[in-house]
Amino acid sequence: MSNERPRFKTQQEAVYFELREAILRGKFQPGNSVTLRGVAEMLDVSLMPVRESLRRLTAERALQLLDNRRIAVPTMSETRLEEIYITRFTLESFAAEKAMPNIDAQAMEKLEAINTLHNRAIAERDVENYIYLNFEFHRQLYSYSGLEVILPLIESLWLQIAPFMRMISDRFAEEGDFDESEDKHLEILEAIRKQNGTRLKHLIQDDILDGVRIQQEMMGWEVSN
Amino acid sequence: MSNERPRFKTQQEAVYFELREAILRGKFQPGNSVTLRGVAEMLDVSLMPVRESLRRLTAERALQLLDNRRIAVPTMSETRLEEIYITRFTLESFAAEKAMPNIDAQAMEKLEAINTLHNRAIAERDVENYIYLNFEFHRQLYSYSGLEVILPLIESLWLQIAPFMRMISDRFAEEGDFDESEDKHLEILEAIRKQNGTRLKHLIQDDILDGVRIQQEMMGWEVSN
DNA sequence: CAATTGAAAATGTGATCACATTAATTGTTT
DNA sequence: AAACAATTAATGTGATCACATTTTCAATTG
Repeated sequence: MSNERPRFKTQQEAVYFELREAILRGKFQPGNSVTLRGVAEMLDVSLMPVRESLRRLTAERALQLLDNRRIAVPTMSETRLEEIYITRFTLESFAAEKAMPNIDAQAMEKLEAINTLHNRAIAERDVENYIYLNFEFHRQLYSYSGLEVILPLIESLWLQIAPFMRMISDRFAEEGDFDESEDKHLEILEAIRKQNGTRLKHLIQDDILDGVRIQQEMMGWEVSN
Repeated sequence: MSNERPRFKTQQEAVYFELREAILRGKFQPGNSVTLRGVAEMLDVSLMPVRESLRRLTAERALQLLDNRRIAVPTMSETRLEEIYITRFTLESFAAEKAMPNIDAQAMEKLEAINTLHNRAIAERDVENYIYLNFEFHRQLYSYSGLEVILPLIESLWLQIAPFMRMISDRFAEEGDFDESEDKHLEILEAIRKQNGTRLKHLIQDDILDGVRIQQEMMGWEVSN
């Protein structure tokens, strides 16, 4: 007999988190459209849970309702990218600052563990995990902030950027210099150890800026200062 | 014969905007629960459009799914209020700055018109319109910013704060000194006329801070600096 | 009279069908 | 062979029913 409780209370919830993770892994391509029956068949559920999940993701701007009623993965524009990153810049550095005092040894270990997996993904040129584990690192870090309003806003921004991020990273990985995109995670961990809030804030900002600059360069767009 | 096109393409959309405005008017009380059939009966539609609308509003944090599966208007806490306002403070002053250069004479007239109605609502102690028209003033102002990512985030914050705002304002109106809560709207309009971005930014920040301070005082909570 | 129990009502979730609108495909014409 | 028209397929929306869970409220018990 199986005593394990289901991970989610409703099918809608299960579908939602499944799709959510898929989006954060960059499995959805910008501009592609998503159909109710397509997802329902893929996840082997009826239309109802899918409808509600997609409505939810649309409200979070992870998906977009076209005027012909179709649901699509939004495409990226120069101004939208800029806007997403200035907001990430602001909200995430704030969240990191708030989180820092609450990070104990155990929390530190978790962060280091995620970072190890992240580095492995980079070494293996595993773009999907590289993107996802980067988000996981930031999410885990910010989770100690206790911020209940800002974190959902941040995650909405991630959902919006992930498909584009994947597109860029794929190109980046092909061109070979993928592992040279050194992130600031090690320095971030060091700043936390020293409980240096100002430095942590700046490192988070740099980490985020590094990301957007690569994307802007790749697209031939104006690069943020 | 009636040639007018329906205002909304789907019933779901109509229900959504109806509920949204009701929330922004403070018609929903914090802690109260909302039922599918209740809303469906009130708006004379079937369950389906209501289900999707509530799912959408829940994703925007305007409503909250309790673990007993009930849907409720979230209650306010001291930390959540603080968090909402620091974010409003940041995002809205940014939006205002971006909007200012795009505000021409016609836009100015629109803002003045809204402000006139807003002032009338204050004079008449019409709390519902007072709250709603305040949001409308800010929305109209920020709409000229062209920001497509940040604006939805701001509106999500409004949806979260409105029920609490209404509760406080009702008390405030009873105590008589309602119209002494002078907002900064006239000064804001003046700063726009002079195209003084720095001053506009600070005025928006003050306007938002004034609001939260009143709420914090009313609740006996620590007042923001 | 307060606490407990029981039945009955209400609620969110999921499944299925119908339908109007849009997209894709086929057939026809020039 | 290309452009257009007609037909067929696919899609999102809405309605209705079933059902498990939760809530409400009255009856019962101590």
